[in-house]
Amino acid sequence: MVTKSKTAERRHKLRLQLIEAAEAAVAANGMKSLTARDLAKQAGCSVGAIYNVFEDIDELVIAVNSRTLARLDRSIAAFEPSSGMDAQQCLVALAQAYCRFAIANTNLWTALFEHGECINRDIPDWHLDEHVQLIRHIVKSLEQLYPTRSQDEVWQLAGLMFSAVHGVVSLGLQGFFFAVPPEALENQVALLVNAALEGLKAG
Amino acid sequence: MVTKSKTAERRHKLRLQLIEAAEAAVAANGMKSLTARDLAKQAGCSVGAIYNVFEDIDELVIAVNSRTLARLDRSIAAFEPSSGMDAQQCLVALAQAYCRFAIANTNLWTALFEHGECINRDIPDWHLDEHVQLIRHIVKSLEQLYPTRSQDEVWQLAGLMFSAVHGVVSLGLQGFFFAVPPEALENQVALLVNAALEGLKAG
DNA sequence: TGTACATCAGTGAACGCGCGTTCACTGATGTAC
DNA sequence: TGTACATCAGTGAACGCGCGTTCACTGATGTAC
Repeated sequence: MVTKSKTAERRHKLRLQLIEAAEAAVAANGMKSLTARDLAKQAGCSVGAIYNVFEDIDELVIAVNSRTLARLDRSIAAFEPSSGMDAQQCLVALAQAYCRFAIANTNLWTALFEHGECINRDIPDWHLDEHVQLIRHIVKSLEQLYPTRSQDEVWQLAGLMFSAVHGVVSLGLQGFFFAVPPEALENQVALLVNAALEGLKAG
Repeated sequence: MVTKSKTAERRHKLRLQLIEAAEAAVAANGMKSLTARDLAKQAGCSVGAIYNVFEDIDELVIAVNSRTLARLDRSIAAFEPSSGMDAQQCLVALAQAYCRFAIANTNLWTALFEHGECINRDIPDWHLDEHVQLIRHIVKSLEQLYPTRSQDEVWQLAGLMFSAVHGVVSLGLQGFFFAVPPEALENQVALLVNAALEGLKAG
């Protein structure tokens, strides 16, 4: 085991280099610009070497998305009721943090939702679960807000709020109806989340 | 002019056949399945003929999207304040109609928002405008609801609501967090729209 | 109306490109004695 | 420890495929006289 370390170490290092090269490429030009040849050049290995370390290019893409999700999760994790904010403030802060992340990492963030178009293999369950786990932060605040609702209801509501905010950020960044300046986007999602929560209180 | 009719007529007919073939292909298997060769086969012409009648495959795709937008617009147009419903009911009905359209035309509807990934040429302004026009139905109801707000504010709010609903439908149909049965989706968007409007009233 | 010519719709094989992946080969690393 | 062998990481040219688009050619349609 220790004796195997020299090659195993190299394998591991190459994996990392490839993931980082892929991440940089996606960040710079989006998923469509990711090619095996460019990747090899950037990572300083041959095309063939990629397939020693990854099954597929798809597997590599999933690795990149997994990393992005982890970063996104980290940049969102702080906003929970225990931090002194009330639950509604937390939910607004979560939406705004999501917004900021999307703005600062547009291409990587976009890639997270291009499964259908860019990946041929089935997405492994562990990675799908990473997506689902994103909304557990929303769930935490919603549980505070609605202590009597069932787990199911709360998670469903969390999915609804995430999706709504995601839609605003997504179409906003694509400039669909009119070019929205970044900070305006933060205000928009705050408006949306506040309104929805007030409305749910009333209803 | 009348003398040219024989060829002009044929050109026009071929255009239509190609658009219809393309529409059918996208509806069946999504944008990625659209190829010049298949198209020619389905429309009963040769590959080269396509380029007599369209500049590009991209131009054809835009023609298909334009058609879809027109259909979507029609299936939404009925829900306006003049129809006897109050403004809030209209907005809920609009969201639900949008939802139903997306469910019934998933692939064509998805194609509407894949500009960035699937089309290389610049989208012509007239087509971008067709997208923007979609939300004028929302604007009509919002104007009723907030007669004192400026045009700008109302259109911005309409964009916000459209985007939020779109997000819910989009991630819902992709089954991102959990598979949502179609009618549940309608309930979700209704819940969202109602809550947001109540919240805006209160705020 | 009839004829000779020009135009242009229509053809489909071929071009050119980009891409993921493979494979015969090499050389470094690890193993067995 | 030293040597002979086996393993497997690493190489990059080549394969195979799919695609949008072109182009030399043909034949039908429209025009001019």
